[in-house]
Amino acid sequence: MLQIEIITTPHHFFYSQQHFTLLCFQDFFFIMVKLTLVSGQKKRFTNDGFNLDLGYITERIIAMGYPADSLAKVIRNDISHVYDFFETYHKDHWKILNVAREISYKHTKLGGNVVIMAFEDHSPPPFLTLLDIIDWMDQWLSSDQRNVVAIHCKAGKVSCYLIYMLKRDCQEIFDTSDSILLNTISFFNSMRSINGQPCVTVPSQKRYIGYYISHLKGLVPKELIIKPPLYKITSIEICSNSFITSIELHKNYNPNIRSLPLIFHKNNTIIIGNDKYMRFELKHIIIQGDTMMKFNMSDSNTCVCRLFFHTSFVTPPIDTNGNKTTSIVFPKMLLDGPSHGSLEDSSISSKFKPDFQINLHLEAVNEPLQLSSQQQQIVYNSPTFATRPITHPQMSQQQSLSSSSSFNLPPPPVPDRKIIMFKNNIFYINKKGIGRLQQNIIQTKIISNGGTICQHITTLTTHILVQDSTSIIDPITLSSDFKDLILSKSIVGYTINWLTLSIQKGEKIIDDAKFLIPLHYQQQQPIDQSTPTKKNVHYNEPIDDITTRQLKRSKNDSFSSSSSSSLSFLPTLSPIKKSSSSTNYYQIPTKLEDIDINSSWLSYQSSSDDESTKSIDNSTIDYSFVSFDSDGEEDQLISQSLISNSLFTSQLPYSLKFQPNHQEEEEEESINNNNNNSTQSLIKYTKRAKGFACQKGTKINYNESITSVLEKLLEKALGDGDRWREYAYKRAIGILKGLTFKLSSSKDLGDIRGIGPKIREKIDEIIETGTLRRVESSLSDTTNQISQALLKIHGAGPNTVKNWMAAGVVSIQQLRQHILIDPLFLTSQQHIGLKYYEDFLTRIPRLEVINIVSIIENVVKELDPNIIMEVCGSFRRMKKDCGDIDILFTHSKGEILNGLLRRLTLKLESINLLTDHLTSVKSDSDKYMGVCRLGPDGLHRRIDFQTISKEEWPFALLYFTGSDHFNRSMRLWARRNGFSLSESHLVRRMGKNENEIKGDPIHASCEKDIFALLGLEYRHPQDREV
DNA sequence: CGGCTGTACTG
DNA sequence: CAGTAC
DNA sequence: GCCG
Repeated sequence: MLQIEIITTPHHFFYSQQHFTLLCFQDFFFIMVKLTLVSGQKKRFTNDGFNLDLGYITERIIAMGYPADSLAKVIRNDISHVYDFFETYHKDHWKILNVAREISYKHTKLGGNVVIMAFEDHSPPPFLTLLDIIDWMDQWLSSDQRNVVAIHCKAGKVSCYLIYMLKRDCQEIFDTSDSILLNTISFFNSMRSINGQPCVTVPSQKRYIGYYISHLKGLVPKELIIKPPLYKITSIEICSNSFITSIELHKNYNPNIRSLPLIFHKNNTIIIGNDKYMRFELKHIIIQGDTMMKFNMSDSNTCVCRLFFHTSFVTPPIDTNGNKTTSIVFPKMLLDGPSHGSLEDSSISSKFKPDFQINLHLEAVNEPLQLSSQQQQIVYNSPTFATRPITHPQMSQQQSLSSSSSFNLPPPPVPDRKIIMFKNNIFYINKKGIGRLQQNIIQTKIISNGGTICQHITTLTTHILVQDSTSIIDPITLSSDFKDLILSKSIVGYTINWLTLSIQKGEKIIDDAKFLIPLHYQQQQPIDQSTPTKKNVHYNEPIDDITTRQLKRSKNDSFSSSSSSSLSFLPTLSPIKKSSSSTNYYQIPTKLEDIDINSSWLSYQSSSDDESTKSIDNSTIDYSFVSFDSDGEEDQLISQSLISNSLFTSQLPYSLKFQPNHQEEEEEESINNNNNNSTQSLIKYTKRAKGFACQKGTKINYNESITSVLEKLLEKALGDGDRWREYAYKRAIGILKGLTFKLSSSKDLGDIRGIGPKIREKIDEIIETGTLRRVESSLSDTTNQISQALLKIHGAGPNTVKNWMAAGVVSIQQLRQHILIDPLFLTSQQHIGLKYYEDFLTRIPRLEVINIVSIIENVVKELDPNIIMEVCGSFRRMKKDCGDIDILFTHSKGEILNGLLRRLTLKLESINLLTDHLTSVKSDSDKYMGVCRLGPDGLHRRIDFQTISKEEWPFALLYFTGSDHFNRSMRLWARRNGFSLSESHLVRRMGKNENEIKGDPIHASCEKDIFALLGLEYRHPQDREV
C-alpha cells in the first residue's frame, strides 16, 4: 500500500502522494508517514518472490505494514516473510521499530530485532518518548552505515502519523539559521494545502514537533526537560460555547500507563460564566510534564475535543512584581478533534463557533526561570510559535476577570480534615422532634464531614442521633428490623447538640457525657459478655466511641439543649475556611434525601434467597471462640455449632467421612429431610459427596503446623506454574484442615483419598523435624524469594515472572525503577498491580469494607433504587478481614442492568472512590475489576463488580462467595454426576459420555436450591471456607 | 496416561 | 491464542 | 501430585 520512491533532492523537497508524505530539509528532515489502508490501491514490495506491504523511504528507512502471524497476515505482512526479507537484504543490520501501542506480535519470530517505542494513535507521543525514538534511530543508523530501520505503526481502519526527525548535524544548522526554523514552521502550517492531504492533522502533534524544534535549538534548558516545571492550573476558560459539561485532566500523560484522569464536572466544580463563556475554577491541581485534557459534552462520555501540551514548553511567567501566572491559549484551530485529526476537520466542528477557544491559566509552582533574551522571543505557549498571534476580542476581558477573582473564591467544599472526623461512622437520625429543615442540615453536615447517613438502623449503624431533649433511647421506638443485632452491637446515642459542637470544634467531642444518650435496652438486659470481643473482631470500631460508651452512659439532665441551639452550626456553614491539600477527594453524593443504607448487601440479607432470615438466627456466632491470631494467617470466624461439633467428633480417631456406612446413611437421610419442602435432588447417590470439600464445614485446624509448611510448597508450585501440583497440594491442605484431630503420623490418615505417598512422606518429615528441608532451602533461595515476590503483583503470573527473571528483574524496587524508562515492560494491569503492591497485600478490615460498600450503595441507589447488591467473597463468609471486595448487583424487578456498571464506575470514579480500572469500562460488559480507596489516606483496595440477571443470581452468589476450593470441589461433584455448574447456571451434560452437548439450564431460586439439586447438604457462607 | 471447574478479560 | 484472574 |  505504500509506494515509496527514494527521493534525494539536494536542498529541501516536499513529496506528497496519496498515502505518503515526506518532507526533507537538507540533512535535517522530517518524515511523516501516513499509513492508510485503502483496499485495491495497495502497492506492495514484489521482488525476488516477496510480496510485502513495505517500501523504502530512504535507503535506510523503511515503512511497512505491521507484521502479523495469524489471520491478519493475508492483508498485512506475514511475519515469517518479513523475517526472510530482512535476513535476505539486510542481514544483521536491521531493526523494526513498532510505534503502535496496540500492535504486538511475537518478537521471537523476528529474531529479537523489534524495538517498541509506542504511543497512542492520533496523539503526540509523550515528549520523552519522542526523544527516545529519535535518539534511538539516530544512534542505530549512525552506528553502522549498513543499518536500516523499518518503522510501522497501526495500519488499518485508522491512519497513524509517525513523526520522525533525524537530527544528524541539525544542531549546527539551527544554531546558525533561524530562518530555516521559521520556514519549517510555516511549512508545517501550510502543509494542509498540498493535495488536500494534510501532513500532520493533529494540532497537538504539530505542537510537539514545535517542542522538538525548540529543544533542538536549545531554547529550553536541559534540566527543564528532564525535570519539567510544575504548574498549578488555576482555571480553565471556555469561550464562545458553553456546552462543555466536564473536563478530564490526564496528568503525566502516558498512554502506556493507565491512570485515571481527574474529572471536573460542571456540577461539582465552581463555574463562573454565562451562555457564551464559562470558567472552571480549580484548586490545587498541579501538573508536570506531558498533560492531556479532554473536553466532554452532555455526559462525561462524549469527548468533543482534546489538547496536549508539556509544561517544559510553557512560557514561564515574566517575573516582575512576583507575578507567577501565565496562560496558554488554544483557539479552535489548534484543538484536537475528539478522537483524531483536528477539531476543525471533525464532524462536530460546526457545533463550535469559529471563535471558540480554550484558555488555561497557570501559576508557576517553583521560582520562575530567568530567561535569556533569545528564549523570551519564542512564545512557546502559542502552538503556532508566534507566527500568528491569536487575539480575540474577549480575551483581555477574560484575563482581567480571572486575575481579579481567582483568589477570592469560596473555599473548597470539603476540607480534608473534616472528612476524617466522621470517617467510618454511620449515623441514624431519629427524626422525632427534629424538623425537616434541620434534618437536611444535619445530613449535609454529617456527609460533608465524611460520615454516612442511614435510613434504618442496621448492623452497620454506629451512631444514633436524637433530639437534644431526649433522655433515653428505647429501641422499641426505633424503626429497625435488627433490634436483636443492635443489642449485640455498640451503637452510640448522641444528641444533635453533640454533632453541632463537634462540627464547630472540628473534632468529635468524646469526653463529654452530657451528650451521650443511653440506649434503653442496655439497662434491661445485661450486656453480653462476648460483645467487646465481637466488636473487635467484627467491626473494629474506633476506640473513642467504645470507651466513651462504656465509661459514661448517663445523660446529664441539667444540660438544657433546645432545637434552636442545635441549629447553632448554621452560621458556620459558609465561613469554614480551611486549607486543604486537595479539593477533589470525596465528593459525596448531593442528593441526601435519597441516601439510604439498608443492609441488603450485608451478608445474609439476600433478597432472593429464602435462607437469609433463618441464617441470621443461625449465625449465633460466638466471637469469644475466635482464636486470636495464633497463626496470623487465615483467621476464620468459627460458628459455635461447628466448634461444638468438632469438639464432639474430635474424640473419634477419624472424622465422619471415614466412618463406615451407617453414619453416612443417617447423614443422607437428614439431607432428604432438610429438603423435604423444596427442590428434589437430581442426583441419585449422594453419599459419595462426602469426600468433596464442598461438603465440609469450616473447622479448627488441628494441623496448622503441617498445613503451613505445605502452603509454602503450594506457593512454590504456583510460582513454577505447576498448576496440577499446586492443585494437589491445595486439596491435601484442605483435607488436613478438615481433620478433627492432630496427626501424629501420616498413617493416621488411613486410606483417605487426596493425599498420596509423596505428601505423606512430607507430612511425616514435618511431624518429626517440624519442617521440611525442601521448604527451608527454597525459603533461603534468593531466586525463589524474588519470584514469590513478583508473583504477588496483580497481573503477573508464572510465565510473566519467569520472563522477567530471565530479563534480569531482581526486585520490586528495581522493577519500579525500570518502568520509569520502559513503561511497556508491564501491561497496564501490571502497572497498577505494581503501583499498589503493598496495598494489595494488606488485608481489608471488615469495617472498611462496610464503609466502602455503603458509599457504593448510596451511589447505586441514586442510579436505580431497585438495584439489589450483595457483598460476596470472604466478606460474606464472615471473615474478619478480606483480600478484596466482591459486589454483585441485580435488579429487584428482573430488569436488565444494561450499562449500569459503566454508569456506576464512572460515578464512583468521579467521587474518587475508584482510583484505577483493571478492566475497561464498557457499557456492555457485566464484569468490572478495579481499585478503590476510602479517602485520600486509605489504602488502595481491589474491588470487583458483577451485574447479574435475576435467573443467574443464586449461581453467581454461590460462585462469588467461594471459597475457590469450595467452588472447584462443588463443580467437580457436579461434573462427576453429569452436570456442569458455573457462575451462571447448572446444566446437564448431554451426549452419551463426555460430550460438550448441554441441555437447558436448570433453574434454581436460591443458593439452597443448587445444593439440593446436586444432592448436597446446604452450607452457610461461613462454612464454605474449606 | 489423561484428567483435574468454568468463564471472562487483555493484548 | 496465551496468560491471568476470579 | 494424585487418581482411576
